[in-house]
Amino acid sequence: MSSVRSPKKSPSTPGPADTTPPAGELVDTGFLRTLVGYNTRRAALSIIAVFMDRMAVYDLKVVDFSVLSLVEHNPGITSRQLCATLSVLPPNMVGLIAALERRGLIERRPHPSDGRAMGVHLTPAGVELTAQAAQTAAQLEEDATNRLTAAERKTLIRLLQKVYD
Amino acid sequence: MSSVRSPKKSPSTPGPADTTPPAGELVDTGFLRTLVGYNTRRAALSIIAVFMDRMAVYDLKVVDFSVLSLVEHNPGITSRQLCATLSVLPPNMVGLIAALERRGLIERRPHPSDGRAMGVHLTPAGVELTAQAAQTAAQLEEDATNRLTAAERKTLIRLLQKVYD
DNA sequence: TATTGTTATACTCTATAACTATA
DNA sequence: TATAGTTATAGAGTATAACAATA
Repeated sequence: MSSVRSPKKSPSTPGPADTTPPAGELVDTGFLRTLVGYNTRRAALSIIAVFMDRMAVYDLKVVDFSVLSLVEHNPGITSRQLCATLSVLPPNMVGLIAALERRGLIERRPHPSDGRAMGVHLTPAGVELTAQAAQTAAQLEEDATNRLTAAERKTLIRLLQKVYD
Repeated sequence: MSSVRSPKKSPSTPGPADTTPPAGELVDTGFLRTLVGYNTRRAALSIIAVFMDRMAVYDLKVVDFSVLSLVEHNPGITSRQLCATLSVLPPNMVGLIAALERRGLIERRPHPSDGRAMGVHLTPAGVELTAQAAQTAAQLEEDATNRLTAAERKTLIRLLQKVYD
């Protein structure tokens, strides 16, 4: 893990037929694959690709689905709380919420105790769409990780949470 | 895993003091945390944040480090192979390679058997920097995942590879 | 003075079309 | 014709600064 293999020969003298070009299409990714960061990013991109594909029918991106789910389980949640939970900066949340509101999926009402804030709620249409999307998400997850057993999936989630919690 | 909890009550009748606003700062992320995709993305962002911070001294981004590592272990690798391996589109690889070449870390030589392609190689300076960066990466990985035991880290990598391989 | 939500704006990342040189 | 590398450009994602209204 700590040792870095030294290159077979110094490329300081660029001879004509010096190093073997990668035969065919095989690329050695051995070192990168020892890194948790590399593997985590690759897996995330893999799952997100499936997610985006399946959620296209609802016209929902990953962050849209996250917002709807959080609003569903936290009715009256503020924009600021959504930003903090999803690591989205406030200026970038504005257009996001505005678009969902324009689509009639959420609505904002004055916060009962803080005059500056607006509480976000799902509309009936938003409840409907979120329920459908959540079901699609659950199914998609099974498909995107179908090489894992249920026990492995549970273990994977537990270890990932140990990383970022 | 497969069942989606139904919302506690339909918010179709927006009464005045209907739903409890999220008390204090607590947000219920329970549902999102059941999703492999959500947890994987969160963990990836967490590790990448540490990565970017520690690699700033080398002025290397994640993709820069990946390119240097692949070139180190695959001398003469082509731009196209780098693109395929790292999921970077060819037009976006151009500036990336050009910048590393301008910094004197890599050099491109005509491919011995394909007149269209250019083989990428590390320069001595590139070998030096890549070795240092790889050591920093290994250390950083330990720190970013220090809540995992060595065995857990190994298991995590194995499960992640089962997802995207 | 600090915070919520907002506008404007800039920077980065990613994606598409089209061209050239070679296979 | 197909592929490697490239240019130009568009779009999405992410970033900072500054402001009004409220705490």
